[in-house]
Amino acid sequence: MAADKPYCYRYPHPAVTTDIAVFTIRDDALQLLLIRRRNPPFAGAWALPGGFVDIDEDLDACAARELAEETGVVGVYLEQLYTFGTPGRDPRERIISVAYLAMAPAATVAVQAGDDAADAAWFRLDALPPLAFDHADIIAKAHRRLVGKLDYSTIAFQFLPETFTLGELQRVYETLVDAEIDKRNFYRWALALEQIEATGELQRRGNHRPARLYRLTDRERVTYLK
Amino acid sequence: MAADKPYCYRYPHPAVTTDIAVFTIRDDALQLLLIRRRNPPFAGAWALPGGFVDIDEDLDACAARELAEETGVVGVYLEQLYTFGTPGRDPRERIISVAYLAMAPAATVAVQAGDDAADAAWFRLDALPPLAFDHADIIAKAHRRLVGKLDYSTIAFQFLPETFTLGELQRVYETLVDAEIDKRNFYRWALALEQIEATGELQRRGNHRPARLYRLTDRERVTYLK
DNA sequence: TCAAAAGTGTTTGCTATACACCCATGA
DNA sequence: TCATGGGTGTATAGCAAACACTTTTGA
Repeated sequence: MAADKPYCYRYPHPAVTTDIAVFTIRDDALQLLLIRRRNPPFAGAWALPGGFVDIDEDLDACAARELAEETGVVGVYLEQLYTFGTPGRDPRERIISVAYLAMAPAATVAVQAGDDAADAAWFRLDALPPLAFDHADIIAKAHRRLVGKLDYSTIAFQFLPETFTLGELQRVYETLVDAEIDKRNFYRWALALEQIEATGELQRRGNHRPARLYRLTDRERVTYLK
Repeated sequence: MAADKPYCYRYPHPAVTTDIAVFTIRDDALQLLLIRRRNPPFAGAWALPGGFVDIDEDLDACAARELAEETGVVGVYLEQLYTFGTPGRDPRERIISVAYLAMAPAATVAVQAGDDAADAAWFRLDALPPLAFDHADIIAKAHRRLVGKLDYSTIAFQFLPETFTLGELQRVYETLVDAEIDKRNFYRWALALEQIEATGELQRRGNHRPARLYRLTDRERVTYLK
């Protein structure tokens, strides 16, 4: 048994990683969190945060841990997206990656470099840098899933902080579908969902009438509509 | 290096498998294809068909291969479902399983035992035997996905053979939603999808008026509606 | 001629859309 | 008082649901 390779198996085993596509909405644009790789392969290139699954670690836990370690982002909604396993997608060895989709509220500024990441930053989805591995494919799939779930789930609510106004919610949807939405129809739709409730508080911000604040009746959960 | 464990790594690696939940509709009931395990663990128990991913094999290819080897079922629609990786889900070692959802036309009788399967058989979903591993969880998730995609995709069309009648299509939907559907509304809906076209042939079967045969305009594809 | 499934339209209610004005605030 | 975004109702069109009888065939 070679001293530097102490873990031996009867058949070849792939390595397994998680990669996380974290979206947010800032400056009325859909943005994605990327890290700059510190180590080869693709050292210096931008990539999704992620890393190897510990041998006794659940997949969801791995995604949350890697995201926290590499970017400082914690407590966001994570859902498993798809598993990418084409042979050759990583030049080192066979690596199968379980990709996750995540949404962070706009106020999530806590982006910091970690051990494996030389840097971490938000990029507009329409202006991404060249990406390592097959991460462009993962991002494309994540974006399709996000848009696809918009009108039959409450997934977009995960972009909002604890409390929010209906105007803020509408701006999230308008950014995601890249179109203007009628305010009265949208308010009626949002309230009819029975997924949000008024806090009773008002948000006083700017030279205009204060807005009612709402919260999700069940944060943590993404519910399916209709 | 131990002779019986020639594949060594610097860090522990999990094994990766695929498991396939193949549904069909027979005798007006939703049924699932299971194999009886020939080897431990759970030797003699029923389980989903599936097995280890070869080191240079794509995940989709592995699912198709394992399904063919263990049950003889080939050429069915397969889509990746979810990846199950809870530590301890397999007593042998850490095994991460990429689960697939598949639909087979009712005429798919080509069920045969294979190398790793002592037997293979269809079971009604409401009368499944005790299952190995966490396969009951996988099946539950597969069933939810199937039902969830019914009304915004053409996934249910994959239960039908090359050509079919509108009555057969309706019976598929009625079985899946476990409710009666109005024939006139259903026919109108099905034709308005623009996913099927009349072949011009008639199906003459039984003491009643012959039914027009239809085919999918694009077999192979599951399209998203609306 | 009988039994069995195929095939066919219209009415009704509901949901989605289009659309414009007043309100409360800070500067 | 003005600029800014918050808040509200109604009319219309398009889609979904309810509903029953005639047609064609084989036995």
